[in-house]
Amino acid sequence: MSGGLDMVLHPPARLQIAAMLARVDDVEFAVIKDVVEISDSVLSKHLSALAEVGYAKVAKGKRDGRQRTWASLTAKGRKAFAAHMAALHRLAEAAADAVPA
Amino acid sequence: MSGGLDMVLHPPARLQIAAMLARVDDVEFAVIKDVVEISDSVLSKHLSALAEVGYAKVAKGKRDGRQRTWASLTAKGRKAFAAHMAALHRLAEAAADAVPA
DNA sequence: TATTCTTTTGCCGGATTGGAAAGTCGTGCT
DNA sequence: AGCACGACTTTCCAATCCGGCAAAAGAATA
Repeated sequence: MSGGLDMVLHPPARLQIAAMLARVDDVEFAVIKDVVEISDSVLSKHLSALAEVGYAKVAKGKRDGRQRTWASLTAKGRKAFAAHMAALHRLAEAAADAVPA
Repeated sequence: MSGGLDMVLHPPARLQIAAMLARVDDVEFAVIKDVVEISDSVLSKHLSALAEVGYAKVAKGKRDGRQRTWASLTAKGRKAFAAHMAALHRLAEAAADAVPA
């Protein structure tokens, strides 16, 4: 019923997070939070969700002596994101074909 | 927080419905239902939701003596759908660059 | 008026989402 | 050590949704 869409990536916040991560190697937790404009807790949950299905991975380390967290997409996550976007694209293109003349 | 995405069109079912309507003048209720594979009630609700924000309009008439309902997108709806897809596209572009071959 | 076909409404359960607040953990200061 | 602080994480909770079934409503025909 969801036409090839990946429900894990579908929620707006996830899409945005995935999109951000897709374009670079990794992004800092705080940066994602600011860009997507969601609360700490929500971002944390989404990253966990993405990590749980193997789409993202979270790395901890430090910068400026402070503990920081970087998130990044795994190969699987990149593929899934690409596939999801492709599905959306197909949807727009093919939908009309399903309608009988 | 939704990065230009149109939350009214975002739900999978709505996207599919809108995608179908976007390419033709109008589609019969039953056809949409079959293609999207959702129950009558759900489709009815989604169409109402789309109509409520002025994205779609529902026309009643008859075919073969039976009462039928046709749904179609309004100009506003088409614009909104196009904008939504454009927003998704902007996100997708990132993926293209980052996805490894 | 009964009956059939279509769509709409009510009602409910289940799953999410989001935020606030409290908890955790590692670091740095005293 | 003890404590404060920063950076997440987890808990708890309220608010949506979403979907389906079943009952209701509307139109047309017998």
